Amino acid sequence: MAPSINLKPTESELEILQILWEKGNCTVRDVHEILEKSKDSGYTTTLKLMQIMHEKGLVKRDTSSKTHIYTALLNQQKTEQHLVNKMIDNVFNGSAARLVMQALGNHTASKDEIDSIKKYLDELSK
Amino acid sequence: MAPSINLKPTESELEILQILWEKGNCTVRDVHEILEKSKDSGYTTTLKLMQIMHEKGLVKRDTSSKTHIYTALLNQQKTEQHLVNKMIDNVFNGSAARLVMQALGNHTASKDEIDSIKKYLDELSK
DNA sequence: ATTTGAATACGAAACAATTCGTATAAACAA
DNA sequence: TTGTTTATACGAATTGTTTCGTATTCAAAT
Repeated sequence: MAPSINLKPTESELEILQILWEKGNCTVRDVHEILEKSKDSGYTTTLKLMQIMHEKGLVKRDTSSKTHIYTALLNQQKTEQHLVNKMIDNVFNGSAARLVMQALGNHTASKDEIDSIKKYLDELSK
Repeated sequence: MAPSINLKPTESELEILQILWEKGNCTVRDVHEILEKSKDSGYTTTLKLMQIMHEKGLVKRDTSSKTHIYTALLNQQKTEQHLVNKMIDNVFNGSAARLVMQALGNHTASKDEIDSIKKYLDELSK
């Protein structure tokens, strides 16, 4: 079995992971330039966070050149699953259905979204 | 408009709110006895948490007798909605559909659950 | 060669959440 | 009335997260 690391990134760590998942490989500057758009912390803050994430084993990095290249080690799918399951347990008393309805109730899902979910449900109940 | 309080309880606070939402009115001991089953922190910890929640305005309390009675002030529905929306934005890039599928994918929803979700979707798409 | 710019390392402050110990007061039973 | 139990209050230690300042190193341009 994989030496499963702690699947519970902090909020800041999750923001960084999102970027790494989308972009693949990033320098600290790459990540920071994206983060800057939505929050205003300094460059060394982003650096420190990514260094800590490296210590924790959430990311790996290539240090062969001066500018390090970071890559996510946490699996996106598994992490999402873990977060969702936690929410189902903690907030919706174990009922996935309750979470789904809450999610669809307000966050105005488009007709397309609803249709694709229906299709998905049909697959599931086969 | 209601003087909307900070809709972002901590994890421990959420555990306590769950209990208050279900039971209605509780003493600290009521809450603590339930919490004890799933975690092993002391009575004064629970007490302190509930006192802090009171300071923050998450709960109110009746202090007319020696043993105080606590009641949730945060609205369950709104809090759930807020948490789900945050997750959709932070984890699923704004796609409610992605969250729904993730939720149903693993957490083995029962056939009944799936059916009730379908029914709900039919209502929605009307 | 020297300066300048951009990178990492690292300590530590600032903040927030959780935990508990101890003091004290009230209720109750012996 | 006196001791025991059961509350609350509250300070403070602990732990975790985020933030930044400063030192240092490396590379590239002058």
